[in-house]
Amino acid sequence: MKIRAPRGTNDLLPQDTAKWQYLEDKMREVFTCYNYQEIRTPIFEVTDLFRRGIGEATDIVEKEMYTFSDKGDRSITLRPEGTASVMRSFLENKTYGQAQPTKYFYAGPMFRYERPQAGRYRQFHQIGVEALGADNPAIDAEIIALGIQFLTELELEELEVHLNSVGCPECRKNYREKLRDYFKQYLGELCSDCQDRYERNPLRILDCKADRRQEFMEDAPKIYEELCTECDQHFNQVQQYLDLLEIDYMLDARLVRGLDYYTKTAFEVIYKGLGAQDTIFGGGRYDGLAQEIDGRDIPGIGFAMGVERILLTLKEQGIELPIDQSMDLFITTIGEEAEQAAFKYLYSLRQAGLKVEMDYLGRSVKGQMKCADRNNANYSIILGGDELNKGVATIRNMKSGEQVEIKLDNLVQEMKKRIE
RNA sequence: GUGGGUGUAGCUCAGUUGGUUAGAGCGCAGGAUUGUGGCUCCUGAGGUCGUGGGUUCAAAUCCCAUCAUCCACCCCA
Repeated sequence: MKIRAPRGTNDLLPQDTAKWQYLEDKMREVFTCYNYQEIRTPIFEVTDLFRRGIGEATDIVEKEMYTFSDKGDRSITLRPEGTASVMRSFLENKTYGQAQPTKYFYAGPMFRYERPQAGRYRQFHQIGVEALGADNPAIDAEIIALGIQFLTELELEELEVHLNSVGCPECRKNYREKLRDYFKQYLGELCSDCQDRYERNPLRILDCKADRRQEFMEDAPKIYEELCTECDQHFNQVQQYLDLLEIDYMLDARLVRGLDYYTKTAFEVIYKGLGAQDTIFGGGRYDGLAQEIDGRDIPGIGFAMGVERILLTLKEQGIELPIDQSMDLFITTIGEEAEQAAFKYLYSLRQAGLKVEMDYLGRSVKGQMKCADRNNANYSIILGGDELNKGVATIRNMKSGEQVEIKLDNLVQEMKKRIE
């Protein structure tokens, strides 16, 4: 087999898709309660959207985008995340003209050119929500609550909510200076990456894994202690709302979001058992994004959740999703005449809404019964010459082993009665 | 992009200091039971040993390259 799925991509086979469908059903159920509605945006966009929205200097834009020219010589990029597209759609469709806020959710594939690793793929899937047009801190808390409720309904445990505020461009500028002042004296002790970061983006020094253990990290100025009055107030109110909902969280001054558009609230929900990539969902407020795209001043907040990471966490915690893979009925036949008759009943039963299967490989009766068992059939029908002559079918309850004959004329009705 | 581990049957893995027809368990197919699944027993099918090159009388085994995969860094979902 020479042709394989491209690196970092995965086939989802039926045993997987059943789980994915369960997650998506649960997503719709929970998010709808919070009055979020589904939006579907294109999987590719004009490259400029991401350059401007996510930020020219970010890793995503610098080295992780799947970008190509289409036949019309337009630069196109497979979306590396969902927020920029949702904001683009919001602006393009002038949705701000409707009653606000606008609350959306979405689910779908994202693409980033990275080396695959546990919990990281080149095509991965996110479930995301975005609330646009409201800067009320209650929305920030609502978004976190929604994510936590979703994961809790999947029975996930030991989730940590990390909370920070990255302030507005004003407080960030001041803070950046404070950080530089602080790290100046330790510059020689920082790793080489961080020496670069010192100039380019000192905030990133805070979550460097190499330098994490250094003692002076403890005493580095915390951004949430350096916020301007407005940002500080917002941050406090988010916490109050979370307290009100009794959602546990920990302040984490090291939580720095990589994308340019983030302002104020930043959060991450992590599960420590996942390995290096332990964030299940992360997000925050992006009051500056709309301006980057369209010059309009529209606040927004959202998060993105990694579907593969949810699945990993479920596996790690030994949680089996309640998925029913059984089928109602398996038809076993003996002889060609019976096979033809069965094919017709198969159709009728399926039209009646039953999940029914028969053998197509000419297996022995024993083989067919085995097949019925493998398919988790609740009942099997045995249809042979004897039955056809008498105008009946033998119905076997696969759990109890009990068998009865019923008239073929009543087959569909009788089966429906049993299945209900 | 950088570093390390691993590639043998559909799956999980054995395979001695290089030595002749490459094994096991599970799964799959058939039979024991002339028309009845799960348990048991028997039988069978299935492998260019990731790929290419090299060393050697001889390579799954040693060397080189390459690809894939896993893990970690960077960064993020």
